[in-house]
Amino acid sequence: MFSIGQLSRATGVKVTTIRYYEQMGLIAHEGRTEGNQRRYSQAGLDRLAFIRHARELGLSLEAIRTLVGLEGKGGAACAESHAIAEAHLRDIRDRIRRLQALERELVRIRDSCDGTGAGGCSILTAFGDHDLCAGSH
Amino acid sequence: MFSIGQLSRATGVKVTTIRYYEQMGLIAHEGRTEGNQRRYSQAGLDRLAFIRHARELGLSLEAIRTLVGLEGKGGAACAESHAIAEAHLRDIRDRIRRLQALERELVRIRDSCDGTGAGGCSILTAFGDHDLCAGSH
DNA sequence: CTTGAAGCTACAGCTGCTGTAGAGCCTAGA
DNA sequence: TCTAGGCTCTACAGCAGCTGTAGCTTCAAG
Repeated sequence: MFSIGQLSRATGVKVTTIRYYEQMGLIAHEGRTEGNQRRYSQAGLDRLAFIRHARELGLSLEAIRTLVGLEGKGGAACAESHAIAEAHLRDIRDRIRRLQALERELVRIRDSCDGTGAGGCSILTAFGDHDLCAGSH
Repeated sequence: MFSIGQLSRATGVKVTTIRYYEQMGLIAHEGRTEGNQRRYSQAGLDRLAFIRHARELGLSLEAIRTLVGLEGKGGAACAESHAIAEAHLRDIRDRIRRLQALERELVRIRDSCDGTGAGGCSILTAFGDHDLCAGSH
């Protein structure tokens, strides 16, 4: 059995965050000591590692809640987790596209002025003026 | 003079958000009517448009506060706004890189299983097991 | 048995808003 | 001039996903 601190050190998830996950229904402890402290089994540790990795992948707690509810459920679970992965992938690709548009525009804004202040600075204008944007956002 | 609702319609920024920006020190009204309602000048409208565009570019309210404080300040302001644009560009590029790493890994996870459940589903394992990751994150 | 680290609950705070309640204000049409 | 109803006011709670604090109790090593 592990204490919450041991789980924290093993996974890199902060103690307060573990308690938060518990509150959110993502993880449960096996029981409590006489003095009311949480004790976890290996399964708890595994689940926390799962959650952590899924969070690093950018999944929402909502999506993770669904995924952990799917563990050990066979074929139907497979289709559903596939759908979650697909949806998340679409979302990530969308975010990448939007960030790349921003990148192009920021380059344009930055290059609109050499930074020395000579000849009047246009950066502030460029920041403010949407009409100057090459693309749309 | 404009009411807060007119500013809202002109810029697409919600009324509550304008009041929030005021609270955050990004924008001020010219004065109030006898009945305590905010009235804005053209300068207020311009500033709100500036803020809106900067937000669309992904700048934090903190960065925007600095930028609006720089308006009409000449050479030094130019260097500082250049620095803000540069820092933000670096940040965006960093986020793009990290999202692309996530994208690669999500593709790997999705492709680890055909979604039919035949032969046992590995997606849940793939979500949970960091050791299987190709790259680092 | 003592001491200090670790744990407990409950709550406030972060960013950037959004939404609500319950007021009061403003203006166009009758 | 009155009135309807849209607009605005303040103040506060809530969203995600934590983080940090206060003030306490418990656990484990020496």
